[in-house]
Amino acid sequence: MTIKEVSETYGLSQDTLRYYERVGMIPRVTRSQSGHRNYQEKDLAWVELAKCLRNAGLTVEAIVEYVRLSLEGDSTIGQRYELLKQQREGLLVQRQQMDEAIGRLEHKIDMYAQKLK
Amino acid sequence: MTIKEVSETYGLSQDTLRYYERVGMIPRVTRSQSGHRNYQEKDLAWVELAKCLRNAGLTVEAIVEYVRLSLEGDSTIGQRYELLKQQREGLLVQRQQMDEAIGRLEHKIDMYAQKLK
DNA sequence: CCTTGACCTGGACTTAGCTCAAGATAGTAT
DNA sequence: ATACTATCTTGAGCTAAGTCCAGGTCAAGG
Repeated sequence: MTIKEVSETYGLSQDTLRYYERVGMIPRVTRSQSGHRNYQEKDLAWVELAKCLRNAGLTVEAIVEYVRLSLEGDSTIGQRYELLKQQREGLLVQRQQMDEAIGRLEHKIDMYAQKLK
Repeated sequence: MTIKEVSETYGLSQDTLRYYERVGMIPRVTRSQSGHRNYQEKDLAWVELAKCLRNAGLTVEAIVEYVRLSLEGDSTIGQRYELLKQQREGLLVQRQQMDEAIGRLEHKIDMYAQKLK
C-alpha cells in the first residue's frame, strides 16, 4: 500500500504518516527497493494503533516509548505492562472529567431549550 | 478571594488565571480600588466552569465565544444553545474514541499480565 | 525517451495554550 | 519609614504536535 492510500484509508496526512515514523511512533515502514514506502499488514497495524491512541489523547512521547519497548523484545514486557496501566489511568481520569463536562453541557442545553420555548 | 487563593483552590497557576481573563475565557474579574483582583462568587463560578470545560478538552476559542455570547445578553441564547450542542457532540465523539483506546489498552494489559505470570 | 505526477529527506514554520520575565505598584509587618 | 512580599501589566518565550517547503529521485503513460 502506498503512502497515499494509507493516508486516505486512515485519514492521516502523508506528512503526518512520515512524521509518526520519523519520531518513532511507528516502526520503520517497509520500503520498495527505490526507497518508497510500501505499507504491509504489520505496518498498517502500527499506524492503526498509533492513530487510535493519539485520538484518545495519549502523547506522542508515550506512544514512542511503547513502540521502542516493543521493538526491544520480550525483556521489556514488564515495562510495557506498567506503561500501559499508567496510560489507562490517565485516560480514565480524563474520561471522568469529560463526563462531568458533558453533564454540565447537557444541563445548560436543557436550560436554554426551556428558555427558547 | 485573592488570586493566590483562587490559584490554590482550583489548581490553576496565577499566570493561567490572568491568561484566562486576558483572552476572555472568563469575564473581567472584580478588582479592589488599587487594581488587584478580588474574586467574588460569580468570578469563581466562571473560573470553575472554564476549568471544567478545558479539562474536558474544549478549546480556549470555544469557551471564549461562549463567554462573549453570555455577556451579550438574552438575545444570544439561541447561539449559545447551538454552540453548546455542537461542543457536546465533539465531546461525545471524543469519549467514543477514548473508550475504544481504553478497551484496547485493557486488552493488551491483560495479555501482558498473562505473559508475566 | 520524456514528461508529469507521486514520493523522498531535511529542515523551517505554524498553532494552541500556556509560562516566564521585567519593571512598576500595593499591602503588610516591624 | 523600611523592608519584604504579593500583584499588576505587557510582551516575549516555550512545548507539543503537526504542517509546509525546497530540491531531488522515481515510476508510469504516451
